[in-house]
Amino acid sequence: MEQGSQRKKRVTITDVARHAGVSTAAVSKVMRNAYGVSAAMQEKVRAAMAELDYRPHAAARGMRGRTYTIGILLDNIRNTFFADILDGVRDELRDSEYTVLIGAAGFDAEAQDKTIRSMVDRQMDGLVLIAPGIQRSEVLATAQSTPTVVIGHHDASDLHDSVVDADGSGASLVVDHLVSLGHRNIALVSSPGTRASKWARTPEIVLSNGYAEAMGRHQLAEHTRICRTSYSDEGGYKAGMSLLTAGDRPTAIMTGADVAALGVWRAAHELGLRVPQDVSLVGYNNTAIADLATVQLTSVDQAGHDMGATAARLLIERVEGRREHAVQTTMTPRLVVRGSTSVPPAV
Amino acid sequence: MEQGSQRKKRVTITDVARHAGVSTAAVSKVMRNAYGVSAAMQEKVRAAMAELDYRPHAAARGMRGRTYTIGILLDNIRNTFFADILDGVRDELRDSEYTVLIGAAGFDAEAQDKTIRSMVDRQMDGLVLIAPGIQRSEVLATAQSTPTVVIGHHDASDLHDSVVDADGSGASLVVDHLVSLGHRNIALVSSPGTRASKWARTPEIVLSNGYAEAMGRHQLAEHTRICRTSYSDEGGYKAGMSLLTAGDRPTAIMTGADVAALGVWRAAHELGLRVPQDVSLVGYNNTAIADLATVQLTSVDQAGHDMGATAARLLIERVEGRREHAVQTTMTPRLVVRGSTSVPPAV
DNA sequence: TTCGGCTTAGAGAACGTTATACAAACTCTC
DNA sequence: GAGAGTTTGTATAACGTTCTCTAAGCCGAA
Repeated sequence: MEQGSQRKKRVTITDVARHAGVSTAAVSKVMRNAYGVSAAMQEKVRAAMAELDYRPHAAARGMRGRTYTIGILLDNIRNTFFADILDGVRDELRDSEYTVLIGAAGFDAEAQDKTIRSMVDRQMDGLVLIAPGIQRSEVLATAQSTPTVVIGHHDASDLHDSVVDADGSGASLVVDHLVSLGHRNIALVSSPGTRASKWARTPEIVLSNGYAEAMGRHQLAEHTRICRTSYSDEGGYKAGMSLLTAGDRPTAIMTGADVAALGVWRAAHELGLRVPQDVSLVGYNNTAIADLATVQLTSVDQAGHDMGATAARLLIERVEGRREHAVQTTMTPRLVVRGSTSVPPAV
Repeated sequence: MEQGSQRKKRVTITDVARHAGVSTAAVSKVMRNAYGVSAAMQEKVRAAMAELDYRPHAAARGMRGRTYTIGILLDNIRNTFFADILDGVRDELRDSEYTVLIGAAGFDAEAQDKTIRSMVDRQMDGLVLIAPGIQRSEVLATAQSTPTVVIGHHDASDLHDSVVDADGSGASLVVDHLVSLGHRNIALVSSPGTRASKWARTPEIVLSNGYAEAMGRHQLAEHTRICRTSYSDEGGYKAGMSLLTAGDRPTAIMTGADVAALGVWRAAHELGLRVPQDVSLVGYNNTAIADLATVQLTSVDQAGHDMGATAARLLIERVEGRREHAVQTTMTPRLVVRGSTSVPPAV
């Protein structure tokens, strides 16, 4: 039976049809719950499918229509905020027939472009792009041919749906908290906008504006200082080094991502500075690490799980053609105060 | 031009052929660097492809042969050890034409099965399975039809390649270290073997055996205690609670994953126990969190990046038919001592 | 009856590639 | 300059689906 030739043939729709004594068209109809199948036909075909353990070949389906695949693009798998989003997507699609596949492209715009194109070439039914670092025009072009949800960027478009967090209010929450503790010299570590990517309202821009606006509201405009770096441990470390060795050292640093805050913390540690005694530190995203016993990082909760679930729901609506017009959903952030923030050091 | 119909047509091989004034077969040959194309033909076709911005349709390719897609199966995206492995895979495949897609299936065996099947149905060229929790027979069946590399499980097979860490030695390193500090009551937190999955030598089994063997070597067999839980923050927390509230409380706990160690730490913290003064704690994998300023977790480095790169290399060799026989690669672990281990508390 | 309408099943043409088989056009060599 | 070989390009049949047609069968009304 098992001959040397390693591949045993797949069971195809033709096999099912033959086994059930019907046409392939009939089998296809049953699979798709299409109109025009008798109860008897239903049963015959389903029995044959079960008996042969038939699974439709997604690649072949892709030639004609859908592949029942959703692609998720993210830059850095280490940012556990994305894991929260991902859990949301997975939970939403758990009982559907869609498969979720993740492309972790890194921060490089070209690699992200390549990954998105790969997903489109694989005929994925829909894409969730988490704060893509590529040209806006690229995203719009993709969205024109494939249903797309953008998470993070506030720029709305009628070509794709958006799920965002009210990052401006998030920044306000943090600044207000720090000011109430007595801080005045508050710096922000944010992500570098991809140069000339034509996104007018990336999360980092909205966050920065919110920060600047809040600082102004507290008459602290002169202390406004933004350090740009990638949201990673290494990026945070560099930003921390730069800020904490500067002449006019901030007494508090807020960051746009927990993962970057931890990098700042590492830098502070190396410089012999204690958190929060010497410098207060605030993260963003309220990931699981923030709550670790030894970390206890004050952070802003963004409801990543809800964002992911919402994105998935919106995407499927579009994929299945149940909605025509684009939608933007905004989540409200919430400050979670922990041990990494306290009153500024007495000078 | 742009009519209301949203989808603009893809550029296909036929378009390229027409544009270059040749047959589709010729274009296909050029793409695949197949035998029998003149230099002139090469140039003509490449020019046409560039001019039209042609990209082959992966789904269509899948109908005939390869899709140039590698699938990676992992359980939990939050375990950053997997991120190390993934980086290795990515780096190895960076300049190839392969795309890496990740399926994060969770711990549930059925979900993992479903994800693997999805990957096969999508005609992926090869799979990397990171410590799969499913039946061994399922993996073997998959490997029979699709080139597969298994990371983690020590059970070798001539159907798939393997990349493993010498987990037994890793356990030894930890036990030896703890004993040299004066510990005797050392517990292990490991992962539950998937019941009846027929893997004889999962990482957790090899680790457990190494631990038991090392304990025996130090005449500490009576203190051998293994607590099984999933490698996640929550799993670690539960295990920690159970071990640290038990009558005969261990003075040191080693875990099979950093992420679980952090959960144990959280439990210790809640119980008012300090690390390392009251209990020493050792992780596994030496992920980035272990090195955080405020964490400083003693851990075992597994060279995740190398494991990933090796897995990718082995896989491509198989996909491209350059190797017939299966291979097992073993990495050597290395202990990284940090602040979470010290002498046991004086009783 | 005959006809129109409705339901159900199947034939067959895509979809975008790959790869085999072959024809045509060149090189040699004697 | 004839035959034998070698290159080079193309025609075409898959691959496993989906989906539009059309045909067949049945029902009921006129």
